[in-house]
Amino acid sequence: LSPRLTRSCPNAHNAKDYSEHARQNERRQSKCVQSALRGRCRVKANDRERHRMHNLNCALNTLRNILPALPEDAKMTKIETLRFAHNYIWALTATLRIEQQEHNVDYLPALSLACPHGAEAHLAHSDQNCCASPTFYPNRLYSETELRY
DNA sequence: TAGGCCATCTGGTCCT
DNA sequence: AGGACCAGATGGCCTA
Repeated sequence: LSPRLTRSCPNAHNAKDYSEHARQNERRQSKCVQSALRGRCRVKANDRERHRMHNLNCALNTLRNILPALPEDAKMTKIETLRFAHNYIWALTATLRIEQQEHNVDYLPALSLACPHGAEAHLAHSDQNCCASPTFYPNRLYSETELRY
């Protein structure tokens, strides 16, 4: 607390004025404590938000790195990365489906394991094309062979 | 210099 | 209550 706020008032001429002034000081101090507290909370919240956004950017960078390479100096923007990823996944899925039909093989269970919402959510979303696999069972541990074939 | 992209701050809302 | 998430505001940097 600022020492200035705790000093006695030079203008307080009698006890009544002084106690009134003391009350004002208390109110002021309380406000000060509140705003200092709020300030600290805000700084912490800003820090968390910064950290969250850095994590988000890390994830975006990871995504950029696994997408097919563009010319070295052409860094995709965030929105481009997301759109490219969407289109790329769509294209891969389409390719897989064609392959599947031609060879009568089911590759999609392996892909569904990568669903960010987890297997339960995967099932819940599968009818919305989240990562569609009609024959995937969330509580079952799939072997590598099963995932491959 | 205008417009796009980005990082950061901020206040509100929702969740645990 | 505290944290996560979100969207709006703002300012800096870069490029056509």
